Amino acid sequence: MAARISTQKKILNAAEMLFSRDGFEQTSLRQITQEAGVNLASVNYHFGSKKALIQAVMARYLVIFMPVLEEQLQQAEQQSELKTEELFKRFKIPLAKLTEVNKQGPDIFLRLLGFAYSEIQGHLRKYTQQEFGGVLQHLLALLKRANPHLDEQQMFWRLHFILGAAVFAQVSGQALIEIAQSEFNEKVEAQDVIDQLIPFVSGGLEEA
Amino acid sequence: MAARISTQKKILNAAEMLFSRDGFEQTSLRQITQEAGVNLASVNYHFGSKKALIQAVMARYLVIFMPVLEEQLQQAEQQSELKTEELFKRFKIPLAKLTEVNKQGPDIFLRLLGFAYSEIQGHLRKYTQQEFGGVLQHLLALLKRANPHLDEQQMFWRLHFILGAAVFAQVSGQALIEIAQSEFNEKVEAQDVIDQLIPFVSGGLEEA
DNA sequence: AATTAGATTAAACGCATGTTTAAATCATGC
DNA sequence: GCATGATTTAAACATGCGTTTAATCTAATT
Repeated sequence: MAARISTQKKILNAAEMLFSRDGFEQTSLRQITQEAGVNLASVNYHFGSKKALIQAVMARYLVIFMPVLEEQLQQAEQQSELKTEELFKRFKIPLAKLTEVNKQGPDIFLRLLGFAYSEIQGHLRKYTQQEFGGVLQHLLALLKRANPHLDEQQMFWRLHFILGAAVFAQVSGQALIEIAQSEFNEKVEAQDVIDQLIPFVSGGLEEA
Repeated sequence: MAARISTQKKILNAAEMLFSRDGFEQTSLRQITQEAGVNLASVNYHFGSKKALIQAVMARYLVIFMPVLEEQLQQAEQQSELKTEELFKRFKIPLAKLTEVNKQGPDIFLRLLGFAYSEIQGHLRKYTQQEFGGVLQHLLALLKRANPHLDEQQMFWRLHFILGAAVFAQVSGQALIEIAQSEFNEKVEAQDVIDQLIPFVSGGLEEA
């Protein structure tokens, strides 16, 4: 009755909690295995290396998130008029789906994504590009259609600014939420941050 | 004739180059002292610790940047109409002043700033807040005046999104510039990135 | 020229990391 | 119920880090 969850799952659960709280580099395998209640060596036994573990943690979310996002993009594509803000709003559906993995899945995934890009995780970028590059290119094509007034260079940079704003909001997220809470005396949820983010990035992208 | 530059300056120069390229945590004192051509122990002799060295590297730029920014804000304040984009454009003057420290000063400073926020450099945030908090509060007040349609919460989040976009653009800067170059077949300077950034953040901030 | 305070040096310290080893334990199929 | 392969375990390994030590060198002062 002690161990109903496999060692792999125990490691993944502990790792995603710590990774999303402190970042990949800041989290040691000793922390993870202690939190998971398993032996230190079992990470390398089951996953091969820390890098592979990081990838496995991300994959658990990406394989759910990406197909649902692609589905949303295809729906959007069939509409006559393509509005920027509506495109971004469609991210909320694949995000919500992540509760299947974990009740806090959406928050965790966004923070992991943030760390993946703010720390230099070359192997993660490569992995994402290889596995889900098509979805991201699809998104880019639709954003171009919604903003025909922007040239290639403007679009390129603004997309990266958007990524930066989103990533930063998540990585600094918990600290910021706490500041916001003490400043405004009301409860702030991670969901609220996205609702704040969407009009900002839409406005920034559309700007002439 | 061998050593015309003091050991301190040699360390600062090597450190800022490596810090701005790879980040604070990713750069070891052994790398820095080797690059500077000085002994490993001299960092701790002259600066006391790695943390203090990081602070010294930042300070060299901040003591120039911040007063000139404050000067610009005061000029802006005297104008009848306060436009968001014009406020952000005024950042270009204090930035340009940083060529006094180093020909590449503006680029280096922005990248350092990016790492300072994306890595968890609590002591740096505290230092900046203590030494230059007044200037930043001044900026906030002017942005509020230029955007009276935004409430406190919107302003709070959008400022952090802006910070994220700026920081991310700098930290991922070199990699992004290289991608942009290969994609558009034209030379991209760090200055161009700022010119791209200003309309984006202005549009995002002003959005209803 | 001797003294002395400051600067530089090579070496070691203590600690934390990811990884590997080899033995012990467990579980499963015959 | 035993043999076998998969898993778990404690311990050690190799490496890199920031920091400290104590000896040596340098240069200015008396």
